[in-house]
Amino acid sequence: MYKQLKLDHQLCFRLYAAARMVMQAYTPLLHNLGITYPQYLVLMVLWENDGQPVNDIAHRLLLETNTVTPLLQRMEKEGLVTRHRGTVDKRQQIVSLTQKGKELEESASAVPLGLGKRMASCPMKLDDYILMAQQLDSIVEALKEDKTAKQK
Amino acid sequence: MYKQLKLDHQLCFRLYAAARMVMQAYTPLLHNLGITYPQYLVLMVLWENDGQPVNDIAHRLLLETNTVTPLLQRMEKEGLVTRHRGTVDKRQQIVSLTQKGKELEESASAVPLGLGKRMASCPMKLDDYILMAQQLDSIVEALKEDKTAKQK
DNA sequence: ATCAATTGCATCGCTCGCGATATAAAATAT
DNA sequence: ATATTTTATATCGCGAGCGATGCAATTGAT
Repeated sequence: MYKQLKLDHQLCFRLYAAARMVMQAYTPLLHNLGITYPQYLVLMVLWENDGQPVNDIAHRLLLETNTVTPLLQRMEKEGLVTRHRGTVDKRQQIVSLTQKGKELEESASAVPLGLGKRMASCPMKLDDYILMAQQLDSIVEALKEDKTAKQK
Repeated sequence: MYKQLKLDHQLCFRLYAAARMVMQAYTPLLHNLGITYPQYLVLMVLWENDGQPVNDIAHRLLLETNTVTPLLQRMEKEGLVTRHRGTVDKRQQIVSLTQKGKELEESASAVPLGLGKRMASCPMKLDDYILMAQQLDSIVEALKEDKTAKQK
């Protein structure tokens, strides 16, 4: 009746579905490495810059610290990272890669290509890819602003 | 070191982040209606076509039934839907809207516009919107095929 | 008609994701 | 210097989301 409520007219459902499908496509690849998709994201953050406080990791991934803390605890239990109190600010937990965590980077370097193969039937050209990345960024930016605005 | 592992080069992270941010933007709007985002999706499916088995709802939303079953149980507890054994196939649970569930449609019809306001600062034109919807569809299609292919 | 394979749904166990709340450390105010 | 506020992290409770497993109804094979 209300055409704005039709599922097929909604961008949000497509985003929701696509994000889950992509995560599912990653799962078997990451399973070989013994990690989950959010853990893979944390590792990418640390591979770029090792030894960050919980807050920085959370901000980078647009997650709350109460999501990241248990995630890191599980990763610590798996021997991927260590956590130490910050020396300057004793409230901070500085998260660092273990040897095992560092060594994972090399095996993980094959993951993006592996995903590419699964997307082979997807008719996206490089231009489409870049445009889409920009559009997603603009959505994220708009909603980040909106979110901080509401917090005031 | 491995540039393919840089977070900023990955479409998947943008998708993941954007999907979560959009869901977060919906949350306050849906909270007024007493429902969550996945429950909103189930209701949209039923508003389009009332009285569907669990499997059809799950397929429409690209979810597994073991996600949808508990979701429906919570919605039944909230008095939004009822579940009855199918008469033709007794394995099926036919899910139908209650009066409360039906009445929610009218209040929900304002939700998409409400979200539009939150996205006001997002510089997307109608053409961008349509193109993005198509691209997301092609990603979902490609990964659906890949998924069913692997199942064989 | 009988037996085997498939299908539809439910249950269990685990990881996320987040709002609400708690606690200690740091920054700021007075 | 002390009191107040803010910040960084942790904990709790709940709703997803999904792989694995179980069970009953249905379908297919012989």
